[in-house]
Amino acid sequence: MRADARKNYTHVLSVARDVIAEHGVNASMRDIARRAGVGLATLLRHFPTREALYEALLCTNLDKLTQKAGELEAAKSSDQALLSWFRNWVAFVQSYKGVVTLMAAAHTNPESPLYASCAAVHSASARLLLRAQAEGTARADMNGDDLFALMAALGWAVDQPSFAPLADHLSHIIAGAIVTSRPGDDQSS
Amino acid sequence: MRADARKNYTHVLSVARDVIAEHGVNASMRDIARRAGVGLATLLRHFPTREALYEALLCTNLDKLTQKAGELEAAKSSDQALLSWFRNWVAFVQSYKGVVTLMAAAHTNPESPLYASCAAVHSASARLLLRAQAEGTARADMNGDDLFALMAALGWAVDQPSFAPLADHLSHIIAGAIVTSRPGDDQSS
DNA sequence: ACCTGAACACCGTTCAAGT
DNA sequence: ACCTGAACACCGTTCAAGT
Repeated sequence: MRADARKNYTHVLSVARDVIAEHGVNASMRDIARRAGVGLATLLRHFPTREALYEALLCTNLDKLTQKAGELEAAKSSDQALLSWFRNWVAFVQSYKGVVTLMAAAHTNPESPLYASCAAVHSASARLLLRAQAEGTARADMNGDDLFALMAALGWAVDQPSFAPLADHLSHIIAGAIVTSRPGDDQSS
Repeated sequence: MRADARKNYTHVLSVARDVIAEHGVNASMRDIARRAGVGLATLLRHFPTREALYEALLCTNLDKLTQKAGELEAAKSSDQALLSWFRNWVAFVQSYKGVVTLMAAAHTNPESPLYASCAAVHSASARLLLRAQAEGTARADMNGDDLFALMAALGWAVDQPSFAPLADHLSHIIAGAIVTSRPGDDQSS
């Protein structure tokens, strides 16, 4: 890549980060180009589609997220790891408004630039689930796909302005649906 | 309303039903007008916004849904009623692609034409929850807002093509998060 | 190689002009 | 009263023309 191109690339990326933080994931590509002081066509050659742009924006964060899953696996008990994983997921989702919808569409589409990142999150989640199931701390009648769907559903909910304040409680409830409750819990009376 | 206006109104509505069934909730208003053989401006005076159009389309279905909640309350045990309610909700959501997103935005906005319908669903749900909580078959640490959020989250998930096949299982899992598990369940070993 | 402006086909909104 | 076509300001896509 030529020097001026590289400069455009990184500059556009940092502007896009700001614009999306402001207007969410549906921000106008034209607007991003405008604010970056670059031709719209230039932006679109670097990032042919909105997904491509977000992939570039998200990849480092997604890498950090999946890495976190590995750490949790090593550091915590299987059920606690799942709970922490949910909190990390929610925090990630809240950092990019609308990202779950994008991921939900991308994770079954191998053509999508977000496909690989989604698969990484998926398999990291599945690993945590499998460990918990092996130890009997997670319900046995679900798999990685179900977990990913629940994470996406939760992620979508906390992304809605009206549901955002419930984020912690919803995480707690859905995590509770996965982690098997043990005797002595505070559920009855 | 003049006779020709009324005829336009109902005709547009039935065309809109078809177009939305085909293209989902983000179908082009222009396209609906075109197919109805009516000026775009005409459509927009009858239904000034997309939400207004959907309100007209949904109100009978939403009425039926909330009515169903009352029937379930009378006919079933408190926990079974909640489970059936979830199935009815999922079925409704699947009949209009994208309707949950609309409702999630509308249910906190009194200006929205969908506001009243959302409130009706909300309170019908809350009533089922309260009854189950009073009988000890639902977890006590949640309220109608939490339930509505969970329903919306589930509804969004089953609306995604990639998660749709998991609809039944996801309903089961989330319902299980709400309904208190009783001794003798098939959870452990 | 890389960038750009302009043309294109869309969208929802608005309004003056018709019946 | 009710309808309509046209103008408007937007969108993402595409491409010939510039450096």
